[in-house]
Amino acid sequence: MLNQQPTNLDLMFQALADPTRRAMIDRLSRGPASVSELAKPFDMSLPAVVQHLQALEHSGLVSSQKVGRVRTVQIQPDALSLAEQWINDRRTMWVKRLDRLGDFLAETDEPETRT
Amino acid sequence: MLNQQPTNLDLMFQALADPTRRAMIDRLSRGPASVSELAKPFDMSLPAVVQHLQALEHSGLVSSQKVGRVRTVQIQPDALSLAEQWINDRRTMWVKRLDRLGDFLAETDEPETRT
DNA sequence: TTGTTACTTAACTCTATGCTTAACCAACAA
DNA sequence: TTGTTGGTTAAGCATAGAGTTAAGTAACAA
Repeated sequence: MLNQQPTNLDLMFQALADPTRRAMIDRLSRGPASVSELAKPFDMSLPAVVQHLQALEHSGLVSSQKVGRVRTVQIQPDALSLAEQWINDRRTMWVKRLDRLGDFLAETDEPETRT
Repeated sequence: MLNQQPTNLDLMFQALADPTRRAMIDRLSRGPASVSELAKPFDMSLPAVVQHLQALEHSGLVSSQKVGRVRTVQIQPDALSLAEQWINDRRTMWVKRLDRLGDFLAETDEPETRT
């Protein structure tokens, strides 16, 4: 685990860990927006907003391109589903395990014939 | 956004952002384990491992109880689905928007009767 | 060409995170 | 009762993260 560079999943969950950035994703899930549009709801300097956007872009959750002097940002839905997938896989594994445990207990209980 | 305390979702995504902690969730999705069992795969001190476990427990992703001198840790699947839910909601919203956009473009294109 | 808009870059501050070592404590085993 | 196991607590350190202000640049508008 030493000297490990951050993976996509690291960056993605890291990006989602901040409420400001989640609010931005929220906004962007309703459609693309410019940097200053995205900045408007927040009580912080523009550079701070841009740094959040860079975190989001680095993680692959959004992409952006600049035309003229305005940069337009949009969500990158495939990245979102990667994170979703990871969680779902773990939850599924856990549930399967519980099912097997349930089966086992059912079998073990049979001889007892409860009530 | 000033002076805001971290929410469940903050703590959860934060917890999932670390590869060590994701590996622990991975292990725990196969069943409960003691602290030292969980520590074994990692090349780090026990206190470090325990701090990771605290982060996971704080976020609600796992729970633990101590009997005798061994502490047993297990996954808390409901918490996992909260994170999953958040992602899914955003992705869904995005997809719906794309659908509407598609409909709009289809209508707009109709007069053109392409090819 | 002069001003304004929409960022962008740089430098700095402050706090949080991830790790370490050292010392401690309680449970069980001999 | 003495040693060992399985944590726990405390303190410290180094890096990363979230914010700031100040200054710069490129596009468009008058």
